[in-house]
Amino acid sequence: MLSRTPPKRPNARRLPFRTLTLDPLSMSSSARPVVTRIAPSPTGSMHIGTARTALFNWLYARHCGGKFLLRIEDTDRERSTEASVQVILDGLDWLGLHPDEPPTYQFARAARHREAVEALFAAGGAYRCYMTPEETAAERERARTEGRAIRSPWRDREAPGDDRPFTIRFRGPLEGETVVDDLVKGQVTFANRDLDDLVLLRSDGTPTYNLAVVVDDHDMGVTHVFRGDDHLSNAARQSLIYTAMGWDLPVFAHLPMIHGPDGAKLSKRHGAQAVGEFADLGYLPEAMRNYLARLGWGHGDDELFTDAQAISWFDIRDVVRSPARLDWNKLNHVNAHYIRLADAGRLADLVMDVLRRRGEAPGKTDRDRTLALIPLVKESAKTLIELADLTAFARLVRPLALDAKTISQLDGETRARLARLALALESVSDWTAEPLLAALRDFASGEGVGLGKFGAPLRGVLSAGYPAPDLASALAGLGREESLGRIADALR
RNA sequence: GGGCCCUUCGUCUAUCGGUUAGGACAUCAGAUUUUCAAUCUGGGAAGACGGGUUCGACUCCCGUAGGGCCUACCA
Repeated sequence: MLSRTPPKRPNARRLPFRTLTLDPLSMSSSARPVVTRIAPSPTGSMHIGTARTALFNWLYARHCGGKFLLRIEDTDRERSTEASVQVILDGLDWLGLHPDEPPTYQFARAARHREAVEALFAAGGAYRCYMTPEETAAERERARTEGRAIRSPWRDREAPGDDRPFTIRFRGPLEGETVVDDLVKGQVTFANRDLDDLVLLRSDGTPTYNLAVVVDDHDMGVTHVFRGDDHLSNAARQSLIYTAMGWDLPVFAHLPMIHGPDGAKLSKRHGAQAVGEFADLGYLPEAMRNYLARLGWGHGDDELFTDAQAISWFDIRDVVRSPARLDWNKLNHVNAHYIRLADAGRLADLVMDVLRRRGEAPGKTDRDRTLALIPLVKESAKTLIELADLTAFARLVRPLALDAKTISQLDGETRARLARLALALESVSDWTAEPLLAALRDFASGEGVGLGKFGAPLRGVLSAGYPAPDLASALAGLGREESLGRIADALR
């Protein structure tokens, strides 16, 4: 079927099997509407890697006009908590990756999982295994030293007849091989003898992960399974289950993981790991989307792009195969870009959130002053934290407690000059940065000195040692009354 | 131990056998300058290693080394 021309895309990676199989993209557009999903387990925070997996699933679904679903994998009753579920919901919401349907909760579907296993058991595709935990451990040990997969003696043995507890194991093929056709990794071949007969139902009757995933993905109509490449070998086991159930395989793509700047698995010690932490550090969701999209995926030389562009450009086959490291510098750069683009009112609200997180209780005046400053300083802020710090001087309450350095600069001559400056400034009718800068320059030349002569003390008087933008902007942002008031306070 | 995956500047990436190996972040130098930034200009910086195949290899094959994942009645 080489007559069917594959879509022309400049960045498509060349993998031989693609010329021999139907193109998943073109296939999906007609026969199967694309359904992707993100399936996190609620056992703590939402890892940034999970966020990126969600992003890729979302991008792909949007690109194809399909659906993006969420499934909460809460079958581990020990570790799953309601609070963690909320963390995931909040994380996706913050990132703007909204699922197209209410979430599916895996634990609630246990009866269905059991039913599927029973059907498989009835058809001979599974068997009861009566190995005790001790026997299993011993067999695992033997298998490991012999370099083979674990095997149960009960695969071909009659049931013992008593009421000993048992698990239900999958009866996998002993020979042949299983090929995972992966859109990122290519064709990955596993020898069936290396795949063990995994437990489908635990002795307490609850389903295991590999079984639940297959049944749920099938029932939810998931056509494309994109997840971390830590699941690549699970894909082989799961493929076997799909086949045994008589179900169509989804299209697989296993994404490389995100590591810390040092190449080790990303963890708390790298500064942040959970999406909530990135939010707290002052990153914008749209910046996270752009940055995360570029981690493991690229579109030529494009670095900064809109969601619409990402959606139209995204192709899972352009995802790279190797793991990526989180780079704070680049994240900062991307974030700075989106801060510049952001609406001042929204930024003011977000800065207020930063202050509240610090335990402060900002009022209307604080927001007003912050808002006035934001257009003047947002060009130089990389994060919302920096934006909060760059505007902090404006929120100070008169009279300011001046810093030692400023106080030492306020000698008689300087005070006299600042007094004359205040007079000069009073006559500025348009209190905005440009006229103010002109006034400052005029004053300097009139005094016969450089701006440097009184710039530093003026800065200190206005900002009390806090970071502040250039003097004209600082004055403009502060407003006439507050500016002149602060100068007057210092000269008193 | 076994199976599988990965390997281009410090980092993220481009490159579909023929390129001065491109871009971005970071870095360095210079410019600007009233602090800190931001901004502008310019520079340096890469195919892990070893064998093949080929007229020609970062690109294909094999091996080595180094990372990683799975090998659970966790997900």
